[in-house]
Amino acid sequence: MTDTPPQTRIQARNRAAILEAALEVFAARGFRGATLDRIAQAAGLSKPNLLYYFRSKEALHLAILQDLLELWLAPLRAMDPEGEPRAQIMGYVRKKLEMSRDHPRESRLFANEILQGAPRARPVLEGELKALVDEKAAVISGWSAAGRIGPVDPHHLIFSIWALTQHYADFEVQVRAIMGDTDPYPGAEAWLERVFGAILDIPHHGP
Amino acid sequence: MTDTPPQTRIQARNRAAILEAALEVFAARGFRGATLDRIAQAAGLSKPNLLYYFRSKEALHLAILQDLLELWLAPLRAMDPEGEPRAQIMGYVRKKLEMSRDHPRESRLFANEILQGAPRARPVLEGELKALVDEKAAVISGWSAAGRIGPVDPHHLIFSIWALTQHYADFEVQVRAIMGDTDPYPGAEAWLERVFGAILDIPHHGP
Amino acid sequence: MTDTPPQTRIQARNRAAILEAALEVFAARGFRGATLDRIAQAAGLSKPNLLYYFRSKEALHLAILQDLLELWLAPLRAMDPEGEPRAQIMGYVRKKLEMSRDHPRESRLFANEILQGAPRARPVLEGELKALVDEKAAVISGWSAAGRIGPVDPHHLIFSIWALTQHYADFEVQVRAIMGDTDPYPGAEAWLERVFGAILDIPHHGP
Amino acid sequence: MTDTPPQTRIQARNRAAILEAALEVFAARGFRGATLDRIAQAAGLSKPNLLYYFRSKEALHLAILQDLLELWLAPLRAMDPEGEPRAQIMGYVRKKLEMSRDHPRESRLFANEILQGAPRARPVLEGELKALVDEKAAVISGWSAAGRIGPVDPHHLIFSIWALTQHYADFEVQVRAIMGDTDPYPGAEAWLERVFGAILDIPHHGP
DNA sequence: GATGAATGAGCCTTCATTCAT
DNA sequence: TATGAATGAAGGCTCATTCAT
Repeated sequence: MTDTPPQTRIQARNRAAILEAALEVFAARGFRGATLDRIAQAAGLSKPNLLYYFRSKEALHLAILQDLLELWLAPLRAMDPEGEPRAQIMGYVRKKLEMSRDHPRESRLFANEILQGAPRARPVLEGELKALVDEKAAVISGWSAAGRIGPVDPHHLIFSIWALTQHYADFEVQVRAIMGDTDPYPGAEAWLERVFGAILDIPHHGP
Repeated sequence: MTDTPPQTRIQARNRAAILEAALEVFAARGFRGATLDRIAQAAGLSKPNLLYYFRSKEALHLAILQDLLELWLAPLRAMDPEGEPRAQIMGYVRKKLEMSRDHPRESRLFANEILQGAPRARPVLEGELKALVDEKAAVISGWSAAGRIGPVDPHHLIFSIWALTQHYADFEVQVRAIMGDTDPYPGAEAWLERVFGAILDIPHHGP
Repeated sequence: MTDTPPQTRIQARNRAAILEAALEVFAARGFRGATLDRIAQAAGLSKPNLLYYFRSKEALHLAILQDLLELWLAPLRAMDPEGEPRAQIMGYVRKKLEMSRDHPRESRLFANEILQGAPRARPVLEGELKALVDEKAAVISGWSAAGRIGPVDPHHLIFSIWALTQHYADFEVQVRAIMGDTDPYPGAEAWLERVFGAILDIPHHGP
Repeated sequence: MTDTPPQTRIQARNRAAILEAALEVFAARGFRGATLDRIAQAAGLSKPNLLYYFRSKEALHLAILQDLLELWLAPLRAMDPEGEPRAQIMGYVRKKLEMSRDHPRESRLFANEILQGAPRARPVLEGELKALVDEKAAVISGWSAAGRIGPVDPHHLIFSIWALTQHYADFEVQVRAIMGDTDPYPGAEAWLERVFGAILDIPHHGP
C-alpha cells in the first residue's frame, strides 16, 4: 500500500518498527498531539533517522492511513452477493467486531481522522468508500426486496454496523469505566448477534 | 456548572463568547490541535484577555467538558423508572439523536476526549456516569425481567443507543461523503425507530 | 514602505533595531547564511520576540528589500530631464558613489539578491526598475541626439554607472586588500569624474 | 591546482563531474545555500561518495575557488609590459568581457565569495592578487607617464575593468530584466570599446 | 478589564558528516 | 570505490503563558 517498498533487512525492520510506533502514538494522541520525538523513541530510532524513512510527519501519517484503509474496507468487500444474506451480514458484523477487538488502535486512528474532518482521508471516503458502500447497499436492497431479510434501509444498516462495532474500540475507555474489569467483548458479541438478528428478521403477521 | 459565576454583563457575555468559540475549535481540532490564538480570535478577544477569564487552556477545556457532561447525562437521568418502558427508552433514543443533530460539536468534543483516553473526564466516567448507568441499567433489567420489554443486556443496550445516535455527529464527514447532499437525520430517525422497535419487541412464540 | 507602520514607542524602537540588525547580517552572509538567532541577538531581542515583529525570516528580508529598493531608485528618479545633461549625469554618479560609501550594507544586500537570481526582487526589477530605466534612457538619448553630450548607449551607460559605483561597496574586501589602508573613496571620486567626463565629452574634429 | 591529482579514469571523471556540479550550485545559491545533497545529485553520485573525493563542503568550495583564481588572474598576467599599451589594455578588457559571457558561474561564485567578506579567498587577495595588481599598475603607470596613454589612476583603472566587465555576469538577472530578450553582449563590447577608448585617449590641446 | 510585549519550551525539518559494509 | 544507514547540531517557527501597564 505504501509506495516505497522496503528493500533491505534493516529497512524492512525499521519501517515496520516506525509504523507500529506511529500507529500507537497517532491513535492515542491524534495527529497534532503526536510528536516525532515520541514516535522515534518508541521505535528505538533517532528523530532524523525516522525522517530518513519517512519524509515528514504528514507522510508517515499518510502511509499508515493508506494501509489502514485497505484493512478497513476488506471485510465489506468480502460480503458476497451470491451468499446467504443473513450469514453474509452477520459475518460482516462479527468480522468488524473482531477488528475492534484486535485492532483497536487502527479504529481509533481512523476515528480521529474522521472526527477532525478527514483532512487526509476525504478523497478516499468520497471515492472508493462511497462506491463500495453504494454497491453493497444495492446488494442488501436486493435481498430485502426479495424478502430474504426484513425491510431495511441499507445505508443506515451499514452505518449501524460500523457504529455498534467500532464503539467498543473507539470508546473503550468509557466502556471499561462502566463495565469495570469485565471484558466487554463476549457480551458484545452475543448482544450484536441478538440486535442484528432482530433487525434482519422477517416480520411475520399474527395468526 | 463552572465554579466562578459571572458577575457583570460584560463578563457574562465574554465568558459565553469564549465558551462558544472554544467549543467550535476544540471540537474541530482536538485539544492539541486547538490554539488559544484561534479561540481568542473567534471570540473576538485578545489572548491575554481570554486567559483572564480562564486561567489556562486546560481550565477552559475543563469548563467546557463539565458543562457538556451535564448536558450529556441529562436525557439518561430523565428516563423515568415509573414510566412506560418502551416509551422511556424510545424517548431516550430520540432525544440522543436530536442532540447529535443539534449539538454535533459537543458530541465531537466528547468523542475526542474519550478517544484520547479521557485524560480529563475519566473521574466523571468512573464516578457519576458509571453510577447513573448502573442505576438505569437496573431499571431496564427490571422491565425486562417483568416481561415489559424483550430480553436485553441493559449495559450493551445503552452502549448501542450511544453508538447509534452519536455516530451521526461524530462520523458526520463520513456519513455525508456516502449520502451526498441528503440530510441523514430523517432517515436516521425512522431507522432507529425500526431498530429499537425490533430490539425491544417481546418475542412471541408460534401459534 | 513596510506595510505595518510602527505605532508605539517600543514597537518603533524594536522594529528599527531589528531592521538594522537584519541589514547587517543579511548583507554579510546572504539570506541562507543569516540566522534569526544572530539577527535577534544583534537586535537585543529573543528570537520569538523578533518573530513577533516580523512573521518570518522571509517577511523580514522582504521588508528590508522594499525599503532598500526605494532608497536605491531615488537618485535615478531625481535625474531631471530639464536639467543640464552633464550636471545631471555627473550628479547621479556622485550620488551613487556616496551611497556606496554611506550604505555599503544596502548595496551588498542588493547584490546578494541579484546574484542569487533575484528570487524576491524580480518583479520589481521587471516592473518599476525597467520602466524607470527606460524612461531615463530616453532622456539621455535625447540629450545625446541633441549633441549636448557625446554619443552614448544610454542603457549601457546606466549599467556602467551602477557597476563602477557599487563596485566599491560590493567588492570592498578586494579593494581594501589591494589598496591597503588607503581610503579608496577620494580616489574613486576623482577617477569617476575623469571617466565619465571622458565618456560624455563631445568629440571634436581636428583643426 | 588541487593538491590530490586524479589517478584513475573514473576518479578523474568523477572529480570533474563534482567540480562542475558544485560550480553550478555554489554560483547559484552561495556557500550556505548550496547543499551537498544537491551537488551530489547534480554530479550523479551519492553524498558519501562525493565526500570521498572531497573531505568536506569547505574543501570542495576551496578546490573550486583555487581553480577559479588561476583562471581569473591569467588574463591580467598576460598583459605584456613590452606590448603596445592601448592594445594590451583593450585586450584585457575584451578578454574579461569574454569571460563574463563564457564563464558567468565562475564570476558569480567569485562575487559571492568577495561579497561575504572573502572568508576563504582573503589570503590570495592580499597575497598573489595584490602583488600582481601592483606589478601591472606599475606598468600602466609607466605607460601613462611616458604619454603613451592618457593620465590614469592605474588601480582604479583596473577596478573599473573588473566592475564593468563582471557586471554583465554578476548582475545578469538585472541586465536581462531591463534589456528583455536582447543579448547584452554585442552592445556591451562596443560600449566598453568606446568607454576605454575615451579613458585611454591622450588629451590634446586646442589649436 | 484589557492589551501590547515578551519568552521558554518544544516541534518539525535540514544538513554536513560519520559509520559500517 | 561506493552506498545505505545514522546522527548531532542547528534552524525556522509555534504556542501557552507571563509581565507590565
